[in-house]
Amino acid sequence: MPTMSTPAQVRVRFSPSPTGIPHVGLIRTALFNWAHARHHGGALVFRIEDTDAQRDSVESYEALLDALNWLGLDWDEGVVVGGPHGPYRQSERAELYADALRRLIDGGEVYESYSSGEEIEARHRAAGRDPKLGYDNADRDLTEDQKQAFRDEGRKPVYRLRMPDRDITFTDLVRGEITFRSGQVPDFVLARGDGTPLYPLTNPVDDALMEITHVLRGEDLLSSTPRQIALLEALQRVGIGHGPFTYAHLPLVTGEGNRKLSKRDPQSNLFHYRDRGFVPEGLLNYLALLGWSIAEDRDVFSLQEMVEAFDVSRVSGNAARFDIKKAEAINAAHLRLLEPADFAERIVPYLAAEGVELTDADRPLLAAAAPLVQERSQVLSDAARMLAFLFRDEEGFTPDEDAAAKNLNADASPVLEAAVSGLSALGSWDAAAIEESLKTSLVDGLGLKPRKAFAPVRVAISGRTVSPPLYESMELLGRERSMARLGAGVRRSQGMG
RNA sequence: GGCCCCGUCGUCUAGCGGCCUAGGACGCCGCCCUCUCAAGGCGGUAGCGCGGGUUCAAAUCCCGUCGGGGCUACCA
Repeated sequence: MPTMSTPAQVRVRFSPSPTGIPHVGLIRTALFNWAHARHHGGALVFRIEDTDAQRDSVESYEALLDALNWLGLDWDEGVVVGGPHGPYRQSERAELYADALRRLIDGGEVYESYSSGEEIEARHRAAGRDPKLGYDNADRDLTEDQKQAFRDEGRKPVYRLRMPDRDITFTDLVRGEITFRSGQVPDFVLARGDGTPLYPLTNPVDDALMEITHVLRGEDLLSSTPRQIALLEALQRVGIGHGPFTYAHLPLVTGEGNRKLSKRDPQSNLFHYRDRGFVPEGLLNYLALLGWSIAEDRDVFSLQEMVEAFDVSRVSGNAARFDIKKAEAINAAHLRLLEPADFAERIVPYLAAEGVELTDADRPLLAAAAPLVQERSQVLSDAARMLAFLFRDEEGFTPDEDAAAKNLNADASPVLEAAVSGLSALGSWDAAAIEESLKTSLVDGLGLKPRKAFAPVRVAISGRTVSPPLYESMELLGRERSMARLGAGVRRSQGMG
C-alpha cells in the first residue's frame, strides 16, 4: 500500500485483567477504544494483564473473548489473532519485564528499597506526620554498605522508580490539562524483591513496546498517570519506547447511589444483559451514551454511525449512572429495526431458555408469529415469553398461576363457555372470523366490556395476561389446540382444572 | 487527611460568551388509539449547586465555596 507520507497510526489497546465476569464499565472502555481505533483507521490491541496468578482465571479470560465476540468488537493484534508485538498475555512476557527492570536499575532510574510498611509508618509517626502518607522515599540514597547490611539481615528489597523532582503536567483528551505537583507522588514499587513485575511496571512497558499512541481508560486510573508518565520517560532514557503518549480518562460508570458500579453488583455483569435478551446493537448503543452523544437530538444509532462520528475529545467528564430503563428502551428501538427474519432467529435461544426447543417444523410458525411481538418487546426474553405458548403441547402448557387465579376463576366460566360455543360454529378459522365470533358472543351476547371479555380467553389461550394480539394468536395456534385450551380453561374455571 | 476529577431536568446528555423564554432521550403524568401489554400520536412535569467577579452580554470564562466521586497496596 503506497503511502507518500504515513501519518502516525493510531494504536490503542484494551488490556483487562482476567478476573471475574466482564463488567459493563470495562466493556464501555473497550467500545470507546475500539471506536477510536476504527474512526482513525488505527489498530486496536487486545492484551491480557494476567500478572496476578492468585486472582486470574481461564474462565474469566474465556468470558472476555466471549463478550467481545458476541458484541462484534474485533481487534487487530493481540490474543487469539497474534501480531508483531506478542506474546499478548503478560504471563508470557516475563523476560521483557526483567530486561526493562534491569535497564532501569542500570540506568539509575530504579533503586532497591528495604523499608517495610511498618517502618515507613513508624517514621511518619516519629516525625509527627500522618502515618498514612505512604512511602517517604527514605531509601533513595542508600549506600552500598547500607544495602549490604540489609541483605545480610536476610531482607529482600523491592524496586522503586525514582520520581522526578518536578511537576508533571499532561493534556487529557477528556479533561484538558492536569497537573500533579512535584513531591505529591512517592516513589512507587515496580517489582518485588524476587523480581516479579507488578502492574505499574508491566502496563507501561507493554504500552511502550506495543507502540501504543493513545490510552483511553477509566477515570479510576487518572491518579496513577503521573507515575506512568515518569516511568515512560525513564524507559525512554534507557532505550525503551518513545516516552509518554496521549491519555483520555473516561468517566466512571456508576450504579444506584453515586458509587462506581461494583464488580459484585449483578447490574455490572455484561452477561446479565445478554441473558435478558439485549442485542449487541442495543447494548453497545446504550453503553456509548454513557459519556458520549452522537448529536443533539438523537440517541439511537448503529455501530457504523458511531465509528464515523466518534471523537474522544467530545466525551463528557461526568460519571454516568447506568439506567436500566433507558438501556431497555434503546434496545427496544434496535429490536424494531431488525429484519423480521433476523428478529425471529434471535428469539430461538430465548425460547430454549423457556424450555421450548424448536424443531424445523416449528420454524414457519415462529416466522409468522415473531412479527406480532417485534414491536412490543424490549428485550428478546420478552418476545420468547410471549411466544412460548405457541410451541408447547397441551401437556406442557400450564397457564401462569397469577394470571389463572385472576382470569380463570368462577367468574370466567360463563365467558369461556360462551366463547367455546360461539367458536365451535365457526366455518373458517382466521383472525377476522375469530374476532367476529368473540365479539358477538362475549361483548354483544354477554354484554361484557371488551377488557373483561377477552382477558379469560387470552389467559386460557396464551397462559398470560400479556400476549401477542389475541385473534392472530388463536389463528396461529390453530382451531384444535385453541379449542382444547379453551376447554381446559372452562374446566379450570369450574374448579376442575 | 492528602492528591486528583466532576457539578445543566429524577437519569443520560446538547450547550463550548449573544441563536437559551436552556434542546433531545429515558422515566413520570395526562389524553388519543385500543382485545391485553406494548408501540405510535399529542400534550405536560422537571434542571444550569451557591457566592463573588470579568464582560455591553455567562449555563458557557476566572476565583472562592459547598457537594459528589476516584485514588491513596510488594492487586490490577
